[in-house]
Amino acid sequence: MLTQAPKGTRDIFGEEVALWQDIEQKMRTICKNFGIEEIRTPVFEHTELFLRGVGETTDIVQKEMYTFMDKGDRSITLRPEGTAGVARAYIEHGMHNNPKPVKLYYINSTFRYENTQAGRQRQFNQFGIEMLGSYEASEDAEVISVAYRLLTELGIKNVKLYLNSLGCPACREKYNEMLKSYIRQNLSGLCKTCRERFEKNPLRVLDCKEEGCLNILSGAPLVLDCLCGECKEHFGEVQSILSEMGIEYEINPKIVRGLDYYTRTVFEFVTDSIGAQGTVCGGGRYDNLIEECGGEPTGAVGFGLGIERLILTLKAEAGELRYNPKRDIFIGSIGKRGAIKAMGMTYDLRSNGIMADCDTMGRSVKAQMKYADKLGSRYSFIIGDNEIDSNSVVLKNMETGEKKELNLSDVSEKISEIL
RNA sequence: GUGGGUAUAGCCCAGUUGGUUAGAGCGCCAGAUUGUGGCUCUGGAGGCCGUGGGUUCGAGUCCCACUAUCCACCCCA
Repeated sequence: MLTQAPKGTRDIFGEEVALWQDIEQKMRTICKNFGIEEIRTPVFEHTELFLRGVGETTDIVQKEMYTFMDKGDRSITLRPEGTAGVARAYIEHGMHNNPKPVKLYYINSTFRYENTQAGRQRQFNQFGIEMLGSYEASEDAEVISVAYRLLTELGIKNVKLYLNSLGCPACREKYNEMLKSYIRQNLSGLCKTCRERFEKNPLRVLDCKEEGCLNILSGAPLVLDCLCGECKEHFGEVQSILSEMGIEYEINPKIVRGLDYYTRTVFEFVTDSIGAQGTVCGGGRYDNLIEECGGEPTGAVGFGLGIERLILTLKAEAGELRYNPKRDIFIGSIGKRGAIKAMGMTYDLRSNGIMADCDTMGRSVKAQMKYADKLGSRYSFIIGDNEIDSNSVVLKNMETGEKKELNLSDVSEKISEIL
């Protein structure tokens, strides 16, 4: 117990950290490029925010939240998704007064009490963006293009973009009625879970993979066929812009999403190379959320992208990624005088931005060289009484074995030149 | 919450129908004539065999429970 991380959590260390840093850097660079600013919201919020924002009937709220009472008798919940917190911050800080759209991104941890499996943990990391203030289709397309850019930049190929529209509340209600009456005729033929879904969230029935259900539902009405004129136009425009951008997509009327706040455009980036949980990125428009949380009516679109799933996809496509630690130079030493001098010179080189290292284990020269090799040092030299007395060292190129004599006093300068 | 697989060294794994002191490879540490890495050779450290119970003269091995992990369902990223 003591020496085991809690279920569904994971340490990220060693060579994997380099990969994470690299990916996060790409996300930040892309966001800067798109004019999206970072926002850091609290890890926990008042439970009420998620009940309102995410929706009380959703699985996330009903069974997956880390909720507890704090010492001041407040009900607190670890964020199970990123959008609600951003929405809250937007309202709290009067961001509607900022030039719109307000474009925000975040890279942070998300918590859901679920059973773990491939691509699913209890604490996972998300890169998310939220564009607030616009009702235009161009904003939907801009959001999608951010995710697309990232995947492209990472060289990920085996991911497909699926698009759907859930319509505005008016079309949604109309559609729900149609779907319900259609299902009701065949209710007895559906599987048990689908009969439950029918009560809870009829849209989800479309998602079933049972053969019997598939047969019954093959003739079911589609949301897309029930869109009002405006929603239809909006959705068409999103597609036109994506095409203009050269972003490939596929309409998938079965994309439903499990968070209540979505309206109109919804989308997923899905891969089949990482197991059953292949949705790497999911998002959509949520035009009612800000108002629902107490703000002015505000159009908004965003997505959440699972960084763990992104990395799984990356590894599935590129194979295991090796990362070797690198040092510019290793300073070996002999004897007390040498060791002290080596520490001083290493510190000096580091101050000049050079990745230098030296022995702090009291190793033999031979062992120090082995260590230098394991660190991936490009150069090395040894310093001992002889070098100090003669005021010179022999710099060795660790790849070629080539040697070069340097004056001890201008080692730092010369090494900077060589590197 | 439900179902199935797995759990032996830091890592990947052997371990016979239950039978002495639990094994290999990789990695780590040290050495192979004076102060120079990679290859090779030699040696060393490192295990409550996931945890707790049970069966047995005897359990890493069989049984039960718990925990973790892997995979899947529900659902999501």
